[in-house]
Amino acid sequence: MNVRTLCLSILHEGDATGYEIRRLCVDGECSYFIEASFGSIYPALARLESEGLVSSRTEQQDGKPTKKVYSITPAGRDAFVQELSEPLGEETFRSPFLLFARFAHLLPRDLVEARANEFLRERSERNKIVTAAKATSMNACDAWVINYGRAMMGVAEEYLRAHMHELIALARAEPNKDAAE
Amino acid sequence: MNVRTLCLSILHEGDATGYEIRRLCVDGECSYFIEASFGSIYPALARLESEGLVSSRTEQQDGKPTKKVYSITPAGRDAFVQELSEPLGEETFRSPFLLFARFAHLLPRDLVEARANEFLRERSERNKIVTAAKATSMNACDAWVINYGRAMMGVAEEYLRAHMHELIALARAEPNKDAAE
DNA sequence: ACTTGCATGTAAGTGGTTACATGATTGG
DNA sequence: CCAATCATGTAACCACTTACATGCAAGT
Repeated sequence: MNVRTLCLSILHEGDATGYEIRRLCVDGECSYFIEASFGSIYPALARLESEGLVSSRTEQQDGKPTKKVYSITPAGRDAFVQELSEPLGEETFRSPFLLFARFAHLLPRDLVEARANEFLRERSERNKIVTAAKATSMNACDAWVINYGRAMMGVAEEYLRAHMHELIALARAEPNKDAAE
Repeated sequence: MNVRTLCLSILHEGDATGYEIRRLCVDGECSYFIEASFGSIYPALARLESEGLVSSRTEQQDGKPTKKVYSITPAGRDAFVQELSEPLGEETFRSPFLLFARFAHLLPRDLVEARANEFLRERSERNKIVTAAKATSMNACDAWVINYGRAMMGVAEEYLRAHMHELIALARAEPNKDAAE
């Protein structure tokens, strides 16, 4: 599941610019399971256009740079459905935080606490995005996916809030804490 | 959080061969949030050895190929703790299945059903691994991470079992189903 | 004055995957 | 007899990231 297919999926739901596609990947309701940067989106869009799967028009705006709005073509829709029919790529979940957490006992408490708080903040932000998504202006499939996200993000935040202090307690006590006393 | 650090983390817990490291990434308790293939593990190990962060010895076995067992060095332990102290990389979660699910309404019911079952099977397999992990021979930090995994894998499987039929129902009915009747 | 948001794009670099090469043993 | 498991490694390839290049407007 590459950036190319990702772009097609977003354009299938409606017209967008490269910039907007990227924003959806960062702030959108589905941002918890998709990812793409400018450096991959723009070339993907250009390639898609050269293949006739999307078309573009430039739109002037006052006070803002000219933008290039992409639309999916009928051929693009076909290609997208075709792509979805092929074997799915593997689910990818990589967590630097969990790897870090496994070795909390080696690390200073301050650091573990900072990282745990950081992680909680990120998780609850994602949770907020997915929880805030309203059922209006959303088809049933999207709602299904959002609800899956809500369930997952929900327990993640819950588990963290309930148990992060345990992890912090397992970290190494600062050596010069009582020395200062 | 690259393969290099991953190898260091595994060797920190005990000696291992490249082959064993890969098995841990596929079947281990932490396989749900780490990933690495042979093509990245072997070069990483070689580089680590050239840097003096790990050492190796070859061990003959009868009926099996000779293996190369790696051990972490004191310098390796230091480097690992150092690495963990630096800013963590981003959490990565990419789900081809969820992208697929968003467009279930475009796809034939058979396909959606097959993919959903496949996904459930994979999820419950991962769930089994993390649930089966016993608290004995595990430090408290590892247990914390495993419990996080249990919570997450648990709801994933639960949600799927409870709601996958809804997703399947949203898929397109086969065109020649009643035609055959 | 500086940063942020809007907006598009390229080029270099990298961190990985996939496929290949090799080979013995065990189990179905 | 074929597939899988054990075991190590290389080489080609690729998708994506990061940094760069550009520039205007609005807010702090």
